[in-house]
Order: sequence, then structure tokens, then C-alpha cells
Amino acid sequence: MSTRQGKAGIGTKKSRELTRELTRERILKAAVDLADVSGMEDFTIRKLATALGVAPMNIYHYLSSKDEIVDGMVEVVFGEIELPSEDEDWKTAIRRRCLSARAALGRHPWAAPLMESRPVPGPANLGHHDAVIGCLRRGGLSIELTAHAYAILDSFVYGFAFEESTLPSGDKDMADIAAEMDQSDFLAEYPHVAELSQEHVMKPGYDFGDSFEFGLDLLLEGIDRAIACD
Amino acid sequence: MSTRQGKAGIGTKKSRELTRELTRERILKAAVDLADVSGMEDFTIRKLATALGVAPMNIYHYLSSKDEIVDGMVEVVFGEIELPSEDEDWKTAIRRRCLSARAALGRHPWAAPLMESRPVPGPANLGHHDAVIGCLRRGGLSIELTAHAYAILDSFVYGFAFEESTLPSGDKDMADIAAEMDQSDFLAEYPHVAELSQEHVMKPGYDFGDSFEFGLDLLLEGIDRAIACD
DNA sequence: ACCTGAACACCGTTCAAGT
DNA sequence: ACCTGAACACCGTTCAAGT
Repeated sequence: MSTRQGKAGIGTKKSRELTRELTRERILKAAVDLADVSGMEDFTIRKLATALGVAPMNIYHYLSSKDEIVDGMVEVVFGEIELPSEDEDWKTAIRRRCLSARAALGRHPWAAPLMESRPVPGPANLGHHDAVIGCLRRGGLSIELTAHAYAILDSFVYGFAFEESTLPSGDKDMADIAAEMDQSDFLAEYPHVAELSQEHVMKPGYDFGDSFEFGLDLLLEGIDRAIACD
Repeated sequence: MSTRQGKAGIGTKKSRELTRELTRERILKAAVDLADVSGMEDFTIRKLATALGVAPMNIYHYLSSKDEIVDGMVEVVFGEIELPSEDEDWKTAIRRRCLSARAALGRHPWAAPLMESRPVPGPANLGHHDAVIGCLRRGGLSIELTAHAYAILDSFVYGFAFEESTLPSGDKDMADIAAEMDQSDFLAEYPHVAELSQEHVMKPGYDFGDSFEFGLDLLLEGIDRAIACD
């Protein structure tokens, strides 16, 4: 009955799109989706606008620069990472949040190098940091050890996720590189790379990701041991 | 006496520049220098050309795309990383090369996210990989454990170096963020971040880099222990 | 108020032309 | 052969103008 209802009813094909007004959130969702499929290299405001079906300049009404869009996208990803539970011991809780972080970065491969490098961290980012630090402190770690633990765990998690996100060009192409060079030259020049590649990485069951928990547990156990001599 | 000698002698101010013909190596050196001072964000072929005193298109004669330039720059950095010695035990040798890698990435902060993400690794890159893998194998690690060790050490080293390279906007600005928000609001919302920041990070002696050796040694010791159950 | 197209100052790269 | 300027197809962003 209202004019709004009337308007929405006019269009047939486009009505679904048209009723969806542009909002900050809708823009950021579309931005994350676009980056997920195109990667950050090809992520441009102009393409984002086309994906949303609006003129590029329209976006500037809700987010005032590309940097602000990227900030918002990083916040979306932080929102997807499970906060450490307050009911578990610190090691279990932190372990779970690290696995959750890797899973989120697996869904959004463009995000790994951006998570810790935004000049102005948003509330989801800060809230996440606070929960992790709080969890470590409750676990009995001193401030010094908390700082160490935080730095090394995040370096590892983000470093690993980033490495993983660029892998298709690093393992798969290893065969290509070997193919481009003369096979026997490659073997002579880089015998250990060749061995590892042929006898392990190329084998059916291999998954680079398996190393994640291996390394994570080394760090967690090491931190645990360090609590004693704190 | 030769015409070449004659030519070189003509100019007075510019002769030093002019005699230095453009070469692949000279371009790459200038590229690394430019990225060191400007960062990768501002690194453009056009600016590189101006720095070299040539027309932009001239560069394409020696390197056929920006990607190829970046590949070359990464190779330069790999060349600066100390290879693991063959005379030391694996732990000492690998430890040294990890410290050397961090030092190199400290000199070239733009490089961390590029080292392991080039589609086509160059000879310095491959040679480096080969030496590290060889060192681990000689140390008695199985192929499986070598793969784990390699993956987690590099994730940590590159992850940490990257984190470190973006730090000025992450620690310094923490004070700014707190200043922008109401101080008491910040303290109420993020009490653990505030505590860590005030009682540790802001203190005179604090250096984020101290966590590097802490984490590195946890990983090395953990790998060492894993050799037994291999 | 919300949305827009034209324009500006940049990119990387191609091309045709200079020596 | 080496080097070049003009031009092309893109960027992010500003601006003045539409409703």
C-alpha cells in the first residue's frame, strides 16, 4: 500500500536488485566476494562497482577510499575467526583460535598479508587481539611471555597461511620448472629439491597443510614449557 | 686513443653517468634501492626510469615486464642470505641462515611477502632452497620431517619479518588509536591490549625483534626432538 | 540526500619511429 | 642495435552537475 511497496512492485526482473539499497555492509560483502574469486591483484573499485551494478563514484558515498574498503574487508575476516573460549585452558583455546584463523584465511587467501598490516586496526581486530592476550594472561603467562607468545604465534599463523595461499605457484609449478630446464641439469643443480619434490611432495597423500599443526604444536608446547621458567 | 676512450672523455659532469651503460644488473640494483627507500607501493617502472636517468621504455630492453623486474629483485635479496654452512651441525647452520634471512629482510622490508610467492623461482632462490634442504637431510632428518621443518621455519621467518616490516603502523600508532578514542573507553573495551601496550611495549627496553630468536629456538628444538621419534 | 559522467593525474605496456 | 615519445587501456579519485 505504501509508496515503497508500490515502487518495489513495479520492476519484474530488476526489482530484487533495486530493493537492495546500497549500504556499507553490502559493499563490503561484495568486496570480499570479489577478492575471493579474483584475488587482490585484480580487485579494483571499478570492478566492485560493476559487480554491485552501480557507478564507481557511488561507492565513495559509503566508504571514502580504497584503503577504507580494504580496512573493512579485513574486519570482515577478523569477524570470522573464533575467539579463544574462556572455559578452556589457554593451550586448547589458543590452539582452536589458530586453527580457526587458518581456516578463515583459507577461505580468503588475499587476506593473510593484510591482517596485521593495517595502519588503523578496527574493532573486530582489536577485540580479537584483546581476547587472545587475555586468554594468555589468564593462563598464567607473564606480560613478557605473553608478548613473545603473541608475536611468534601470529607470525607463524599468518606466515603459514600466506605461504599456503601462494602454493599453487610453488609446488605445482615445480614440475614445470624442472620441465623447462633440462631434466638432468635440474637434478644436477638442485638434487635435494628434486629428491624432496619427487619422493614426497609429488606423492598422492601429500598435503602442505599438514605441517601447520606440526609447527603450531611445537610453538604451543615450547611456550608451555617456558611458563615454568618465567 | 680509441674512439671509446675519446667518447668517455668528452663530458665532464655527466661522463660518470654516461659511461655507465644500462645493464640488467644496474637496473636491478637501482630497483632494489628505490624499493628500499620508497616501498613497493610507490615502486613504478616510470620512477625507476627517472632514477636511472633514462626513458621508461628503455628498461624493457633488458627486462621485459614489471614482473620480471620483481623476480630479479627477489633474486638479489636471496643472494644476500647466507647459505647454511656444510661444516656445522644442522641446527647451528640453519639457525644462522634464519638470522641472516631476517637481517636481509630487515634491509629490504618490501621483500618479505615476495620471497616465497614468485611463480618462477630463480637460481638464487632454488639454490638456497637446495642448500637448506640438503643441510637438513645431512643432519639426519627424514624426508617427511625435512618437509615439515622447511615449511614451518620459512613460514615463521617470512611471517615474522613481514610482521616486523609493518610494525611502525601497529605499535607506534597504538598510542594514536588510544588517543583518538576516549582513553577510558579504550581501556574498558580492550583492557588486555592496553595493559600489554602500557606495561611492556611502551617501556624503554622493548624490542619486537627479541621474539624472533625466542620463537626460532622453540621450532629448532622441537624439530631436534622430533628426529628421535622419526 | 543520493547518484552520476566527465576529467585529472597517474599506471604498465604496445607500437611505430628515430639514431 | 639501442633508445625514444606518443598512444592505449587501465587505475583511484576530484569535481561539477544532475535528480
